[in-house]
Amino acid sequence: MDYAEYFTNRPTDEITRDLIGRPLTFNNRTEKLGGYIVEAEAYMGKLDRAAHSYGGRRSPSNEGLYRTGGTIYIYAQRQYFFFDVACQKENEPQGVLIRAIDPVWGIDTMVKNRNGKSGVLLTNGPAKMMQAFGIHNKNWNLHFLSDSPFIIDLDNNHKRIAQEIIADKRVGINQSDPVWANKKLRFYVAGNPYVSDMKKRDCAYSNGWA
DNA sequence: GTCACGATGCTCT
DNA sequence: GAGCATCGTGACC
Repeated sequence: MDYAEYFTNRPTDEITRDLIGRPLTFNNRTEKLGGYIVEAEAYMGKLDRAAHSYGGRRSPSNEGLYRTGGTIYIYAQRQYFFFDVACQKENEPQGVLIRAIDPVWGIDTMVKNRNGKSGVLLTNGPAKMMQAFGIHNKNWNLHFLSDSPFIIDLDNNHKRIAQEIIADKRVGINQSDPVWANKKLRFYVAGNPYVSDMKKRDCAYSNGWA
């Protein structure tokens, strides 16, 4: 299956859930960095109060959401960057925010990129993950996944299976519209320590993998 | 280990 | 000029 097909043929929340456990890597020209996706959020487009494309809002900065499924949408907020992938067909501005990975490849380099922070602090949040990859700009915004150094491995044989995937409300959403703010559009591996805000006491021995 | 708060810059009004 | 799809630090368990 190619990216265009994977990111268009189902509802965005279903795609988001399916991404949990798949490898996400970034090739920095020297080596491969990355790990297994453990947390992601769905943004459901024009109707979603929390989405950047709510009400059809469109500008150069959120253009990526309007592109065809599989296009990278990198968003800057404060000094931090977020990695999203557009979902659905062109002009249907939905997307997935990758929030956290369980690091596997190039850990030493990622620790350096994070100024020596290691352990769960390495990648337990969307901006931390981008720092770990060494990304400090929007260079890859609007590129299609297959024309970028990012790889989301869609081979089912490479997907790690979570014991349990939790659906919960999204993080940091404005509560002015409680209906959308409380929709369960964030998916994560139960008990995995790299999930943002995961409490130590809630971590499972196996990190939540089957 | 958990909580609260202030830093900080890009985007749109 | 306000508002954020956040993070790190420092105070107290």
